[in-house]
Amino acid sequence: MTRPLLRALDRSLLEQPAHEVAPQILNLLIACGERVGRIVEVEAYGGTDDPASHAHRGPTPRATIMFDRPGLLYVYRSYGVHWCANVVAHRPSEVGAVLIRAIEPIAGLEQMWAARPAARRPQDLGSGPGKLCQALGINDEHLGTDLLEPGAAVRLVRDGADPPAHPVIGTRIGISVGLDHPWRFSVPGSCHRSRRW
DNA sequence: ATAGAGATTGCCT
DNA sequence: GGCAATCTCTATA
Repeated sequence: MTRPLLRALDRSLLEQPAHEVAPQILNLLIACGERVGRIVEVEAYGGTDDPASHAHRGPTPRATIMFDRPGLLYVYRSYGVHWCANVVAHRPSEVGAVLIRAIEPIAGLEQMWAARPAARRPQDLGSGPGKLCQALGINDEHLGTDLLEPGAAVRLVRDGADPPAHPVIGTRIGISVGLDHPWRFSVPGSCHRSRRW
């Protein structure tokens, strides 16, 4: 097995509506220190016109970063317990982000196991938005990190893998409004996705 | 001020 | 399958 060749991302990839960006970041790598995971499931969230989005009511203290530059990391607290990670993504002057819902562990597995004592199988490490933040060690200290900046604490990079030509598409889960949008995407066949499709 | 819902997870029965 | 944990924001007063 050869070392994967890592390439920087072009920011223009993220300067499109979140629901167009979302399937494009499948199979990218997210890295925090030595810990690396492959993104296998995402959901897109829009701006004030998306009732399920944190940005629906405008730039609240929590959601302000969704109005900021594409490529920044949006971390929020879920149910007062877990951290969840998003990539800010939208057209200029618009609003949106892509929630990372599941990763396949790639490197730093020992640290991931240590960070997730409840995990029993490898797919328990990152098969959910809260789980993958725990596994990677992402928390509110990383809020606003530029994921495309070399040397940043949390990075988004590409290796040899392209996004799937035909991602699995579904409606977003865990929400009660905005169910009409088919904005959940995952890598076909991955056993590291969150809930059953 | 206070109450209730929420982009979740893990432990209990 | 039920439910607690406990932060952020909204609605109501």
